[in-house]
Amino acid sequence: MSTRSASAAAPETPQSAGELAILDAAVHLFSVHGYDGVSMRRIADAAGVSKANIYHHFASKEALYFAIMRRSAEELTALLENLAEGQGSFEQRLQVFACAHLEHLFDNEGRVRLVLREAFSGDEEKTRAVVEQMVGGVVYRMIAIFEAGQRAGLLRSDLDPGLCAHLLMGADLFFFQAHGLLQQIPEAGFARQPETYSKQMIDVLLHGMLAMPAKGRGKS
Amino acid sequence: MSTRSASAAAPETPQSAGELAILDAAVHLFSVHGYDGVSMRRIADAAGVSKANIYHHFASKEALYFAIMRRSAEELTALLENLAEGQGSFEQRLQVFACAHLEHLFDNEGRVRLVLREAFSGDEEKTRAVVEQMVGGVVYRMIAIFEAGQRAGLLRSDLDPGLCAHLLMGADLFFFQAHGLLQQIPEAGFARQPETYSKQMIDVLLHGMLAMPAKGRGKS
DNA sequence: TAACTGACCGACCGTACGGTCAGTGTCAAT
DNA sequence: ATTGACACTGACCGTACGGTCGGTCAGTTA
Repeated sequence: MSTRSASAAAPETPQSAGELAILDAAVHLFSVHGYDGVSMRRIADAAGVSKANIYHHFASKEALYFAIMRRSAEELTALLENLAEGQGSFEQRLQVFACAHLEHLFDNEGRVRLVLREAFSGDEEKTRAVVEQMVGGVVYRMIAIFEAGQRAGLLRSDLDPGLCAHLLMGADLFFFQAHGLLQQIPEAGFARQPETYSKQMIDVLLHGMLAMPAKGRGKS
Repeated sequence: MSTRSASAAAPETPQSAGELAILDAAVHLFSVHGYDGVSMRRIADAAGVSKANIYHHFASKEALYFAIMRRSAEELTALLENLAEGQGSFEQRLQVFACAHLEHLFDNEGRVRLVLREAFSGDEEKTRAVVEQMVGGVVYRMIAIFEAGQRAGLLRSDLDPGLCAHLLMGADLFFFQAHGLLQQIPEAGFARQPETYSKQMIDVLLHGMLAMPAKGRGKS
């Protein structure tokens, strides 16, 4: 009989030699071409193993995809949790989060693309899974930060804290998504320097959101 | 022999009975499942015609996809051109654009999803095509508006006009993309009222961007 | 040495894919 | 009545798909 090391719910993550190659190749290919755009043969070739070998490690194409999503969810949430735990003042925390979040997106391009594809697929079930297992915790934490800021009189009282959180995270995520497109627009020089973008973006948002914005502009 | 009414570069748009059904079904299916996730049989069934009939009107699956993209590009650019032609003050034009743009996105959900998929695919060639044939004109116009606003002293002098245009359009586009996800988050009540979102969003951005923002808040 | 295990492979299976083709029915022009 | 153009179809083709199967081989353990 055959042995499945990742059948239903893989207990830990005990990868063997070629299994890692399979996962890496699959993450890259799925993130670029989507689930239906990648064949098992292509993954096998990219990973340098036989197609049958993939079925030795994973029960099916779907199981392989789920395993990748699970791993991506674990890695990304771990990083996001750290990001939301910032210290310092309300304003500083948001500045640091925005910048680190953007860097974190580009450092994990493949997995992020994979998750975004799932999150924005329009399929309600997939979307709910992404919220529950991934972005939910961070989103709630961000909203809580803005709510606390509002109670402390730092955030404008006429703004929805959730909307503010959405604007901040969306500004990073949309920049990440549109990065390739912006490269095609010569006038979008800011796309070449993510730090510049992050600085000006958070400056605009804070000026628009804060009850008493510091006048600190161009301090770098 | 067979007759191809849309072989290489269809001259005009003279659709016959079932051809429209094919295009409609294909737009919907492609926008939801992507190019590889939709088979010609499925399109034929959804359109209520035979698979061979599709090949009577379109040379191949790719040709059908390109025809859809071309049509979508034409319709969306026409609408976008009108949006960018707004009148009134700098501030008013931006407010009106943001709100109308968002409405326009939801009114053309299928085509917009189709174009966004192509634009953010990561494929340089596809991205360039989207920029040249679709978003390019509007983006350049938006940048020009912000540049003019900056020369007139209305926009903060330390901000990149292109970055401001990106923030404004991105706020709409990301809200459109994340709409389904936001529905899963009870705290995101603003997602249920696009007008509310648009008002607060543009208010935040203008307060952050403008050199001398009007204090007008909550003028509902 | 024998027994066993798990990583790995070549060859194969049934199916669904994109695409083709010979033809049918309709309708306006001759 | 015949023709030709055209929208349209059922049956078919070669291929690539996801998945299976029997088996090889290196590395433990006893």
